[in-house]
Amino acid sequence: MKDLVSRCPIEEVMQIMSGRWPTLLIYYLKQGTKRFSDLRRDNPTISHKMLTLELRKLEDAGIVERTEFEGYPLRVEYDLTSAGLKLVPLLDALGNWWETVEAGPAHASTSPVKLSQK
Amino acid sequence: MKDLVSRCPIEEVMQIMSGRWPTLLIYYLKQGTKRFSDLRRDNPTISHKMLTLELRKLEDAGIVERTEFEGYPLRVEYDLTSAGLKLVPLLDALGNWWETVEAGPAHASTSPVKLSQK
DNA sequence: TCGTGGTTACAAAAAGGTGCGTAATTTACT
DNA sequence: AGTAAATTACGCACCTTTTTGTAACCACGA
Repeated sequence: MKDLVSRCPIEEVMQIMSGRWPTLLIYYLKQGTKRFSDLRRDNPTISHKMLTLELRKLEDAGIVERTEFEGYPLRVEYDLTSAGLKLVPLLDALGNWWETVEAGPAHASTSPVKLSQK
Repeated sequence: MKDLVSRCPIEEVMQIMSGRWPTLLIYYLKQGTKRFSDLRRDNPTISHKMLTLELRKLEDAGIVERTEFEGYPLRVEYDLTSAGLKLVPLLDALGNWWETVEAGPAHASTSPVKLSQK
């Protein structure tokens, strides 16, 4: 029973993008149209339950579009929506930022206890 | 036993920023130096255990700086690092993006089943 | 005794994995 | 010809794992 609408848009985004899968799925969908089984192959450690749940969430968020084709061994295609495409560079920016942090100055893991005095 | 180092920086960022608290804490720390109890007041629904865990995580990530002052009723101050400050506009960009998605065209919740045929 | 900023142990809740069932048709085997 | 098996994208139930909450405890000095 989480409040679906929070006061802050950033919280709402994080509610959707949190966890290991959303960014990964977006990464693979960025490569083009994917089917359910393609996405499972792309990321073999996700379970089908998780994949359906995460895809549904991204669909509800308007990031992913689901297209179901009538038929026999039922076919479903997943794509990024235009909104989803616009999200990609923002995630890339986060990744780039993180690389500068990692490389950044004095990631002092030497002193387990930090003490300062003013 | 999660691999702490993934291949992709975006995954690594998400590992840190996932969940409700990191963005919220950054939001409040953006306002300036905060003490532990300030942050609890800012966000009364976080438990003190979660607050310590999340602060520790952000500190380890180099986003937050913890300054401990010797003394009596022990005082600790938390600030965003320069890296943390640089993160803020990126999160804002995500928030802005999300607002355009919400407001965006045809969030069709009318048709529960979508069918297409090519 | 209270307030500060914690830690630890235990309990509850949430997230996630596994395996089975389903549809409707093609292909494979006998 | 008749039967069986495979395919695809799930839903559902059950169970395990992970995360989070709760409460108690710690030190120190006012």
